[in-house]
Amino acid sequence: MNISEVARTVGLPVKTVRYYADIDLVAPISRNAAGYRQYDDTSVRKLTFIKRARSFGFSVKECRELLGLYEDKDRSSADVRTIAKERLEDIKVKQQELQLLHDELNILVKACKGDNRPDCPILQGLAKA
Amino acid sequence: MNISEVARTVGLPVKTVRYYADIDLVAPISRNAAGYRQYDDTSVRKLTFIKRARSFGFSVKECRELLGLYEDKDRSSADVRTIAKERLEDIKVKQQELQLLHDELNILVKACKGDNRPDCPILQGLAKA
DNA sequence: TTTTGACTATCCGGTAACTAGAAGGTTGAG
DNA sequence: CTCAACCTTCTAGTTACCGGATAGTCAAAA
Repeated sequence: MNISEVARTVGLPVKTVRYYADIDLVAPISRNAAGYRQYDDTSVRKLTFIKRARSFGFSVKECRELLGLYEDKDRSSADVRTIAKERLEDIKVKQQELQLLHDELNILVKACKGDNRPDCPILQGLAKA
Repeated sequence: MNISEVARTVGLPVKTVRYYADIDLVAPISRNAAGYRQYDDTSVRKLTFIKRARSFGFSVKECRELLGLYEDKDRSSADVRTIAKERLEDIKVKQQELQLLHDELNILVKACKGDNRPDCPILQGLAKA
């Protein structure tokens, strides 16, 4: 797979995939004769995971750690479990926060009747929590 | 309220609150005699909202727009409704993605027995979606 | 077979949103 | 009065990209 195909599959810009290769987060499996980066299905899986994790505020460093879990054969599965569980907790908190954000905006939408009058009950309802 | 109190309340670094003042995202309500930034409860609400929205990938520009909705008295509530609804859609997508990320990590945690052997079924189970 | 258009490469510089550190003024408790 | 814990502005650094220039590659069309 060339870079644009993998990028399209994953839903990341080509530039970003190239950047992840540069910083050695997801290296291509090889280069072809012309020097083109070659990727496979595993690359796609890794990049998909990273895309998702990144979009929820996990840093590249954290993504690297999580990916590292899979590749470091010397690391015990107990370690993997521990680190992954920590991240699961992070995610639960994020889910709650996201729900709050949703509720806040929803209050706004509900409160505004869309009748072309600027009478939305602003910050009173917003960010109550 | 001085800057550190508002920062503590909201859960943002002082530096960030100051930065938001600099870029006029959330300006302090005033300065005291010594030049200290003064904040009130509305500031806290705005900053809380921003913190949440930022942590889910909404840009500062988008945050500014959303906050602007409340402050621009010339803007019709129909506009507010439209923009807020768009963001609600974004959030729904994010909620689904977050659930997927959660499921992926959960598979990993479940699969790893924590028995100190490096046999976690890694990328196979990961990022299936 | 050449050419054209869509790929690919590297390199360099820019941007967004902070973040750290330095140098110095302010405040309130002891 | 002093000292710690605030606060100020300023500059510079960081992270995670993104855009553009310049140039090589490749496959289908003319």
